Amino acid sequence: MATVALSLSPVDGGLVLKDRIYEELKRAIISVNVYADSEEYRLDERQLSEDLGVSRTPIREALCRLEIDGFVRTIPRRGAFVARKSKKEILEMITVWAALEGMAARLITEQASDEDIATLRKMFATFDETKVQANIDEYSETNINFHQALLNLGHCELLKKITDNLFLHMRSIRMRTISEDNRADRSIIDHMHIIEALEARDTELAERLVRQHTLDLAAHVEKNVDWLD
Amino acid sequence: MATVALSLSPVDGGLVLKDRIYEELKRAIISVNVYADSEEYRLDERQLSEDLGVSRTPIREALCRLEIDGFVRTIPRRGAFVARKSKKEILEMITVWAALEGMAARLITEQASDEDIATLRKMFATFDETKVQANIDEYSETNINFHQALLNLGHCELLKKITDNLFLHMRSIRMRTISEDNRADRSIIDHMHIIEALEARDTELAERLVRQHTLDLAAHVEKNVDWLD
DNA sequence: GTTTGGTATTCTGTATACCAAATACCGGCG
DNA sequence: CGCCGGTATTTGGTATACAGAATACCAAAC
Repeated sequence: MATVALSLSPVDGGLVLKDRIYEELKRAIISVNVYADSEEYRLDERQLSEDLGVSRTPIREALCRLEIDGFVRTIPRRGAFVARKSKKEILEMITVWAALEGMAARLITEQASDEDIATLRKMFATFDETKVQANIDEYSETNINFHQALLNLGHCELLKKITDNLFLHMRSIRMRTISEDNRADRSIIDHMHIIEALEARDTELAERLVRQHTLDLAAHVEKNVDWLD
Repeated sequence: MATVALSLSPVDGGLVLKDRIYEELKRAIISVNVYADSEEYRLDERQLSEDLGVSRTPIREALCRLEIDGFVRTIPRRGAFVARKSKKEILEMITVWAALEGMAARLITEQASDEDIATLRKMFATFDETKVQANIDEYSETNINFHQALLNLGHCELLKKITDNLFLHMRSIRMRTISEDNRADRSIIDHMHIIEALEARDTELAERLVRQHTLDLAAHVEKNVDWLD
């Protein structure tokens, strides 16, 4: 009798309780916008276990992971709190981001297909420089997508993994700074220059432009952001 | 009565049980040299809790952290195993390392003191190019120290944190490749050029040299290492 | 002899119980 | 009235107990 191939995929999904709790807590933490107000957000283990209807054990494992990711800061015998990054830590995150995204640009010029690079230009098809100011929040979303697209096209899992985490932190901070930074005009010009360098497969130029673009953000934060600490 | 300042350090050391277990397990994992043989190293929770004389809970938290660090790979309902990096993963680690160390070099040219930079040259004072081959293992240690020193002088905690972890992985792999790579001559010349660029505060050159030096290692691994997978 | 189905064992995942440390509150004493 | 000390409560850290899932082993049938 011939064996029929059904091409089934595993039914598990790989997500166990602690993973779902981790995702849920991370989502909740990111959405609280800790930088807006100054009160401490305490994460009570017993409270969480009651709210989520599970025991403390998976909660603790999720909190452990969130602490490593930098979203939670636990003080022994005191409790877990939603972490607030200092200005120095934010600048360091942007610095690392600049290095990694620069490397991604380098990889793109060496490895990505023309079609992949073409998708970058398409992202900005609906914008031209005169309309950027009009719908700035929509552009802001595209802006983040552009940076994430660069990391994705680098085809380096580790680069993506590290920067994904950094982006989540940056997104929280961005919720606070979204209105006050007016650099969209400059930003879109930079992006176009980056795309051109990638299309030209100019490795050194692409890397330098990407790195400098992000380091400019660091300088901007250094100079203009004083609502931290 | 005047209060005498005794400058006592906490007797605890801030290290709770799970942290000590984490450190101990990490040390043990790093020292097993997983790349030498092909058997699976399984980490039995019960066995570990028995050997270390603690319960399973802190063991699990330590394993959770080790998994995030990439030293352990856990399969749901199966258990935890010492992770063996694939060639692709190793190349990605070196790529990230190149990006971050390049950024560190950039930071050094902008921020470090002349004295700090001078310490780098002193590290190689006992070596000259003719003697490198003679005591290659001693040089290898100095080599790693040089790279770690670069990261330290960048004065960026996040850079150091990420690369420290990468270095631990690289060190495990290096135990396997220590004898077969004969690039010490080339390496020491590169290092001297890097030091010169740093001393000259040539930001772009220093970054490029550092990045390229590490990317050369990636190319070397890509070409010569085939004992993985 | 090989394969398949069932059972037993083992180990992870989750829950709960216990303990120790830290804080907060209250009462006494200066 | 204020400060110090003690006690109680809260809460995180640790240990243990239980349940479900996966594998391994054995037996039976083809």
